[in-house]
Amino acid sequence: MRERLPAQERRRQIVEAAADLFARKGFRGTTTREIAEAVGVSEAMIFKYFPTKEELYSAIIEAKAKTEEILAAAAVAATSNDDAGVFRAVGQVMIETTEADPTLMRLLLFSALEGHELSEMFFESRVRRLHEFLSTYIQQRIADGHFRKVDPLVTARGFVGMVVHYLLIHEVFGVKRPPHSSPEEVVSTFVNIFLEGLKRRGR
Amino acid sequence: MRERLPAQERRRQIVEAAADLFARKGFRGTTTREIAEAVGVSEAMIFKYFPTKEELYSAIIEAKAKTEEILAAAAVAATSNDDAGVFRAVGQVMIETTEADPTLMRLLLFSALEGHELSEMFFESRVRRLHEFLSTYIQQRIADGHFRKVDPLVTARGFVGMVVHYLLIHEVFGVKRPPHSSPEEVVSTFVNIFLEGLKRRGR
DNA sequence: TCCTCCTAAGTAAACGCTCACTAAGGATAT
DNA sequence: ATATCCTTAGTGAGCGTTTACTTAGGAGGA
Repeated sequence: MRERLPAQERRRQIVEAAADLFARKGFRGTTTREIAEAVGVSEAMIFKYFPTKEELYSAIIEAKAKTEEILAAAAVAATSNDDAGVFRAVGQVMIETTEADPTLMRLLLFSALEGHELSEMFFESRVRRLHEFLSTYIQQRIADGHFRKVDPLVTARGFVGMVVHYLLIHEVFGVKRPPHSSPEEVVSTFVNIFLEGLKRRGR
Repeated sequence: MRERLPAQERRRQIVEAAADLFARKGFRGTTTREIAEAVGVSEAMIFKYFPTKEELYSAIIEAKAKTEEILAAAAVAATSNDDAGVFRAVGQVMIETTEADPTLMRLLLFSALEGHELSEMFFESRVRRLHEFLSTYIQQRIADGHFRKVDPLVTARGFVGMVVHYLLIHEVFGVKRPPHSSPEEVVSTFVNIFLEGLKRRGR
């Protein structure tokens, strides 16, 4: 017998190892044997804590869907109508958290592509919130007269799209970052284009 | 015996059915039995035409990577420096082809996530070309003095990102289109923001 | 006749999941 | 103190099924 751990701790280990594997290889691409090996216990332990592989996956998605508040900095900038601050904060935090741990993004994509039942809830809690936050802000700035009249939701999604695509090609498609372009500069480029493009011109 | 077909035709059927299944459920999520059933032949037929499931997958990716020229309209607009025409054509054709058949997009994502060996080549031939086409155009328009100085590649990817994200949330995450917003309007919104954001302002 | 296209009936390995069992440790009774 | 008992965390062997892939041979048209 290797090592006896309290149930809660062992359960946590299983979730952690499984999340990593599911994110890298998908639900169908990951075997319960692999997960057990990664944790360093027998396969039977997996099924002691989770009745099925499917329920282990669901537990992981539910955990990852719990949205630790990512929009704090952006919300602060929003209260003072600091346009650049809002968009920069959103872009920056998306890139920072995803580059620090691509697990979330890959799980999100895998769960949608593989058609997992919780994928919609996952999307709602991680992406829709972003869309709606920016959409609301844009709508308000249009009302203020600082932005041109545009569809706020489509526009918000456009900005998120620029950042997501940047992450997608680097984290999923393996495109190498050129050494001279930092994430900060990239976000700056996006924000500048975006705000210039939204500004209401004199009339 | 159901139906005897010439080898070439049967092979084509297999590729077609398999492409559809692989796009919907991924490589690991699709069984050779399913493919055979979809075609209406026995499983052994799959292995008559393709030595392994893996090689069938590769054949599909190679076929889908053959880039039937998608940039024709945009290239025409580019010769007359019709900025809106170029970006609108690119956005429009991306949305039209993907909505008509989401197979390509899903295969592209699945192959990258599942780590297929041809995924990089697939990405090069389908996405990188787009990035480079727009990047070159932007660079040229900066040289002309019509666009501000920006990183052309980052900027090109930003535009592609807006469109890709639109497709991603609708085709992969199943977000419903609101009835009043057509793809044309969405592309217009993106193009307008983008070109306004890139325009060199008076000095 | 003799290719060509096809199927039925396999195979071994891998899969999710179960079962019978054990070692370790703490509480209690003597 | 120590024997007894129970709970908890664990294992190893293997169940039935599904998987990718194979083999032997049959039917139909030139």
